[in-house]
Amino acid sequence: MDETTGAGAGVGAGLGEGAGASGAAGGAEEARRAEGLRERKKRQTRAALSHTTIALAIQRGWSNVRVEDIAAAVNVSERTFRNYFSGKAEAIAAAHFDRMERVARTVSARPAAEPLWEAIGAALRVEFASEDAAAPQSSTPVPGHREAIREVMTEPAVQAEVMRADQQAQGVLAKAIGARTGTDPATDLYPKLVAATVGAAIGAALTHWLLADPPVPLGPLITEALDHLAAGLPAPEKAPDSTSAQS
Amino acid sequence: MDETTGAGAGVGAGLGEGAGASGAAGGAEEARRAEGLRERKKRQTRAALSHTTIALAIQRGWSNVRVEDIAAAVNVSERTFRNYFSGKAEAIAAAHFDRMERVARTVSARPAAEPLWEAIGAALRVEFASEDAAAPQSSTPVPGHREAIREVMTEPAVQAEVMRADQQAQGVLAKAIGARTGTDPATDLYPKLVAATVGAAIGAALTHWLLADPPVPLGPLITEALDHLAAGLPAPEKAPDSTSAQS
DNA sequence: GCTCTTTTTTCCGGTCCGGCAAAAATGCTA
DNA sequence: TAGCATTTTTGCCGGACCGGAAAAAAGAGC
Repeated sequence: MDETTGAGAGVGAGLGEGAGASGAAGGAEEARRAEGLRERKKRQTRAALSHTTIALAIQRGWSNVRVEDIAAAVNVSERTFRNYFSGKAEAIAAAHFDRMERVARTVSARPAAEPLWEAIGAALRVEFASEDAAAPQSSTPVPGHREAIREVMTEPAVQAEVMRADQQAQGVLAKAIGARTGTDPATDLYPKLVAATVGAAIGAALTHWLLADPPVPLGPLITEALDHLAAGLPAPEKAPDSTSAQS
Repeated sequence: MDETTGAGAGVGAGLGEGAGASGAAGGAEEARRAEGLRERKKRQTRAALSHTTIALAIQRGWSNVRVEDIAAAVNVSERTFRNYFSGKAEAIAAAHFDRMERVARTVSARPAAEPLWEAIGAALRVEFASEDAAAPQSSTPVPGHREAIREVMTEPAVQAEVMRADQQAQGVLAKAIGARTGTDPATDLYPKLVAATVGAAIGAALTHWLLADPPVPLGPLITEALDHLAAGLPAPEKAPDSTSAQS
């Protein structure tokens, strides 16, 4: 929980690292106190490890970071790192997992009367609309940020773990969807399908955002994806290329 | 390319191991000849390694299989195994990748005039409709088969690599979709979104199939998922539980 | 302060993982 | 068939990974 070494400031503030449920008023605070010192430290350590892994991977390059380095930067033993994560890749993917889980929790927290897709849309807007994919709010859209993420995401192991994190979080999302629609993820296909589809939409939007050559804002992409989904993903008019504007 | 040791017969014929493009007539055969001995052996080795990995993992348990064992069973050096796959998990996931890629190729091969979603539906029916998730055709639905897959899929590393395989294959599928709809995966969101969504639907169906307590056939699940998608995934009527059948 | 539980640490051996260069296999042409 | 170019396989090796086991340290509750 130290991180005093290198890896300064918000070096690699990306991949979905955001507010950690600093939400409402008293209730949450009570909960955090009741949580006890142990669990608080645990989460701090976890966050520090994940964050530091990302930062180091970005600034030194994936293969030039050993687990030993990360542990040292956070002032814990190498073995402790392994108690939290199975490897560097999982530590990085944890940031993505946290974000997706946050979305799921937000959906759960929406007013019960709100229809499913409104709740989902709202949750996604909260999580993605404002910024790019980075820090909460920074007028400077963090210049090299997108490139940095793109870089670490080239690593196969990272891709794999991020995908898995996505899937894990979908379990949570499926529960939220089940609760809202009166279905049960354990027995019904529907909630799992919706969770997976929402995950796919976010994934496609993120990928597009990450690779778009003239950069484009993320929020609208997510919205667009959701609109396509709602419409049943009809094939677009085949480009009014030249002749035959068929149909 | 030997596999003479243990791991007999179709022990672990699952995870999507199927026909390897034994498709049409002459053209394909020419292609296969022109392919040369090298590439043929290469693919055979790859397939044997993947298959053997799955078989051994199922019969001995994930952690009781070393790369060394797999290599030995296929009569290649351990180093050669690593030339093909980064690890056991990727070797297993390769089966899933092959299946998904096969779907993508089938979509590409459908008549150009056919609308996108018909082509997708047809491709999925070809790949999934007949059997469960196992060997091409066996009247005996391979009893312990589903359990075996469920078992290996509990391994985090396998989950991660399978997810990644899925994503990789989606790249191929996105191209096929782009070709059919006049969009470009490199610049448009649409083909990537559809590919990801189809992947999500298959994934949800497979998960459900894998866990359904009274087992259910896979084909209908896929169809159901596709129908939901086409309809825009509307929330189901909130169970006519007791009172208030709102709206 | 004294237990009880949970987390961190130390220690350690087996496995993984990939770079490198030699050797073997394949493809091609004279 | 011999000979050369290209590709694949192999052996060798050192560093990093990975997780089991038990002692030590740090909260939690009384």
